[in-house]
Amino acid sequence: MSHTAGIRQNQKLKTRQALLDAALLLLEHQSLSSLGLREVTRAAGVTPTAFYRHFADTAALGVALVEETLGSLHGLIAAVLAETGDSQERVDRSVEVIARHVGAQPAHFRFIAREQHGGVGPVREAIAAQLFRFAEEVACALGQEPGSAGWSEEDLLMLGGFYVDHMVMTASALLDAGPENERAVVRQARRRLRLVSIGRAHWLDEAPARDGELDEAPARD
Amino acid sequence: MSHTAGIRQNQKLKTRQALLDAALLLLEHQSLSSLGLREVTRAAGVTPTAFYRHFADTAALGVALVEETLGSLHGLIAAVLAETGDSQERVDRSVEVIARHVGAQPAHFRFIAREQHGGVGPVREAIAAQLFRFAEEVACALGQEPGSAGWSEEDLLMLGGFYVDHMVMTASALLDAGPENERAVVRQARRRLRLVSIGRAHWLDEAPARDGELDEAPARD
DNA sequence: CAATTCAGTGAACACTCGTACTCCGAACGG
DNA sequence: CCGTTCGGAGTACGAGTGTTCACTGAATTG
Repeated sequence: MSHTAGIRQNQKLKTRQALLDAALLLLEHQSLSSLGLREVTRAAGVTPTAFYRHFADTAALGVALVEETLGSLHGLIAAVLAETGDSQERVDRSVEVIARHVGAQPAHFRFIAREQHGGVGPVREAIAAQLFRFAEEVACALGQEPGSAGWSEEDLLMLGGFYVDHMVMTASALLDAGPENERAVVRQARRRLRLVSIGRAHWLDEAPARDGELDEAPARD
Repeated sequence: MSHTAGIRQNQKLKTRQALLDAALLLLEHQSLSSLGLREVTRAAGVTPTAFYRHFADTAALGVALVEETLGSLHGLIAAVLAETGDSQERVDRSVEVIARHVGAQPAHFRFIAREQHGGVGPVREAIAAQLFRFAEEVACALGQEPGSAGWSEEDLLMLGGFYVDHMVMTASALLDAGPENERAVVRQARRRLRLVSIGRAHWLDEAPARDGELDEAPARD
């Protein structure tokens, strides 16, 4: 009933995808808040009124784009982290996977990087929610490693979020750099991740606790 | 001749500032690419045509905003890093300074975070240039510390850039979180910085070199 | 004290925009 | 097979946009 063809529903999905693709193409050189409804439909080859059959706003279209881009990525990083090998090897693999995905779908990631802090509220929230899910997944994967013995859940989530944020940072750096500087960006991203890995290995050595105390009595002025 | 009052030039600067302020106010809820010229002049209390006496584009206005926000910050972080104290103390101070500045001028930093990867090319480039200058300054400050013995210039710049990127990340996290969660964000930012500091202290211990080799022979597939 | 510069005005231009209508015709369900 | 559903087309409207042009009048200059 739901997954059968249905000529009509099929065509609807087709033009919906055409709208998404056209929007993504236009968003390569502008941001969502300046993207016009008519502009999208013109690029997609349909009339402006047809847009309303699929999305209420350009904001709704943006949310759909977020899920198209990030929704299919869940479990990927966690899978990479769950692989065998020492820490440096896994760092290299992670960066490689990111670089490959960004290289394969530049427009999608440019959109995410641009709208993560963009002017459209719902889209920002959708991206934040997806990235938080990533952070949780990474934290969970990290927690199952032997190297995470003695780590609190909060610290694991902190580390997972750090990795995710760094991933996004690297992705947008790759996009800003262009193919000729890709090597240098990858090289630097690896080093930063390695720095974090080293810090992680020695995390429990120095000044582990007593953080809350400092937190509760900060210099007010 | 140049720095004397001049009633006329004074008034011109005044309305220029009015335009900048009005724009910043409007940019709190939208991004630059969707900011209209008329919208700005209306909020500033001048006619649309008066805009052209000060800026060619809204893009040019954006660049001016970038320099207003980031231009006055140079040397600040470097000064903090040059202070006395152990590494953890400096980390706390840095985060505190960032939080204070973001709290004092939220709109400015929201603008920077939003337009860093936004849809307006010249503004993106202006922000990137300023942030790179920050990275250089931080790297320079780090290089003069005893703890940086044996570090290559490239690694220092990597670390400086990392700190700067983290600063921007923290700033936008503070803005996204709102005052009620500010504590938690500050707490997490501190921990991340501490993680990096620990990694920095042990950077030269493990697998320092042979990075170039791996770089030249990456897995092509 | 003229002459001139120039920041800001006000009206008009030719657009694009989002949205509300009516209408068509192919796919659908009984 | 026939009535219904519904994705999409076409038209029209009011509002808002960037930019132009000739202008005014106070500050500046010699």
